[in-house]
Amino acid sequence: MRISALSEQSDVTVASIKFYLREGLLFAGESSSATQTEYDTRHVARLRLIRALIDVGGLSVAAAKAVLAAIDDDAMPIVYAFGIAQHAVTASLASSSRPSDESLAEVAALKAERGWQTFEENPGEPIVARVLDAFRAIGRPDLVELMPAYAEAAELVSRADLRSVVEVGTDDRSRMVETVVVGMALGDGLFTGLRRIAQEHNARQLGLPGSSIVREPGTDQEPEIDPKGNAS
Amino acid sequence: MRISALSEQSDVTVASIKFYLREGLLFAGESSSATQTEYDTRHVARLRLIRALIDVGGLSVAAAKAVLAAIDDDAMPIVYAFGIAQHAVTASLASSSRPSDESLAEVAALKAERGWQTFEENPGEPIVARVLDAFRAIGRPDLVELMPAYAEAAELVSRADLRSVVEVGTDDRSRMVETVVVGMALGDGLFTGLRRIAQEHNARQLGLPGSSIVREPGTDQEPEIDPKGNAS
DNA sequence: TGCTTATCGATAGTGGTACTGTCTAGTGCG
DNA sequence: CGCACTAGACAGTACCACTATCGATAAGCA
Repeated sequence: MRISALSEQSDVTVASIKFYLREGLLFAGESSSATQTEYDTRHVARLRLIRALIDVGGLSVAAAKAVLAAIDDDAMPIVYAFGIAQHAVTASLASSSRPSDESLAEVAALKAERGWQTFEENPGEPIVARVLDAFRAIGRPDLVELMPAYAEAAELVSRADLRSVVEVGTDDRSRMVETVVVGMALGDGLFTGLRRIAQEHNARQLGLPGSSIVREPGTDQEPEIDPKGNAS
Repeated sequence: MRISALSEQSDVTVASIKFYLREGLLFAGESSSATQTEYDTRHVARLRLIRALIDVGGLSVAAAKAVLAAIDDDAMPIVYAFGIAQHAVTASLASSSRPSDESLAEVAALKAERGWQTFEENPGEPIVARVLDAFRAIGRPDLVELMPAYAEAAELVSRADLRSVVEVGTDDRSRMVETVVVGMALGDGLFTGLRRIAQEHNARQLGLPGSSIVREPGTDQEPEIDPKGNAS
């Protein structure tokens, strides 16, 4: 298969394939001559994985690269790969500012309460702490009370994730790693989407003021939310 | 308060304040002369909210603008504001490709099963469907089975969200809207962080192969995940 | 009144990310 | 033989979120 065929099968432009090759996300094909390289189905699968991580999982190219490297490296223990995936998936939320000690202590307290054990470097903790800081900074310290419910939900989800890893069978390392990594990257999107749906449902159940004003299905006068920001 | 004082109190540079003024995220102060504008604590609060949405919530400037406009507009029913926040917070996940009918049908089935009711335009559905598509595209249709557990978690979280809105008291519209919007934007980060922690905990509980190899606390040879992508 | 410092508003420039385009030189195939 | 296709290198683009600079004031102080 030449690059144009690979492009067709993977739905990635030739230019982008070249880009991913350059960036090291996609392994090279077999060069048969100076102007000919053979690609195969592994390249197709890889490109689909790349796109899933980037488009659906929202990873940067650099983060996707790190994650793919973890999948590829047979010598890398699964738990390391796990950490890499966590960092990669989480990178966009890792701002430069340090969370306050107060919030970090609250996270630690929650962990103790739930019996959660992790290493210090778990990227989740500063992220959570910074959210708590933000709640306080905007004058809504009451929102800190959301944390236990979110923690319960997080536990539910993570148990499901781990179950799907174990079901793969512990003999196939690369498949296990892939499951972990993909589950983490795409699971965020899955949860976010479901949360949106559940939120609308529950909001309607509650009959929030204004609910009745919402257009009936069929009236398609939508509140305009232009993602490009030409709002209002 | 002049702009330099505002800058100090909000921890936002003067240049960035000017930028947010230009972009319409921050309302102007009271101009007392051609070179003097008075800002007050409302500007400080607003800047903190802007930063929370952008830094912690990961919104783009344009999305933050739409969300702030929804908070500001007293004539906007809460449920509209809700939809705007959903779109804004979700925009980065809304890729251009359409999800398959198969996946959309699966989402619809889940909704029916759970008794969830929403309007067609809920942005969560295509997001979820696209994740399901991605699972299949990378040859992991088994991961679709994760959805029910995620849905349960989503329901848990959204109920907590709504509870925090109602607790505000239904008389203060702008505060309710703010709660909805902030909860949605920052809640994603909160959940993501907690999920990371829970995942590490559960992975260790399970004793995944490789767990024992992980450095003991104190050994700080970390698996290098350079977010800039110079990995390996 | 003169001088310094701050500010306003406008516009231009920067750095990062993810591609996309162009070019040269070299095949494969009918 | 001719022409579409290809490899590989590198320059260019588009968008985003700032950041820097500038001329024209204007306020505070001596």
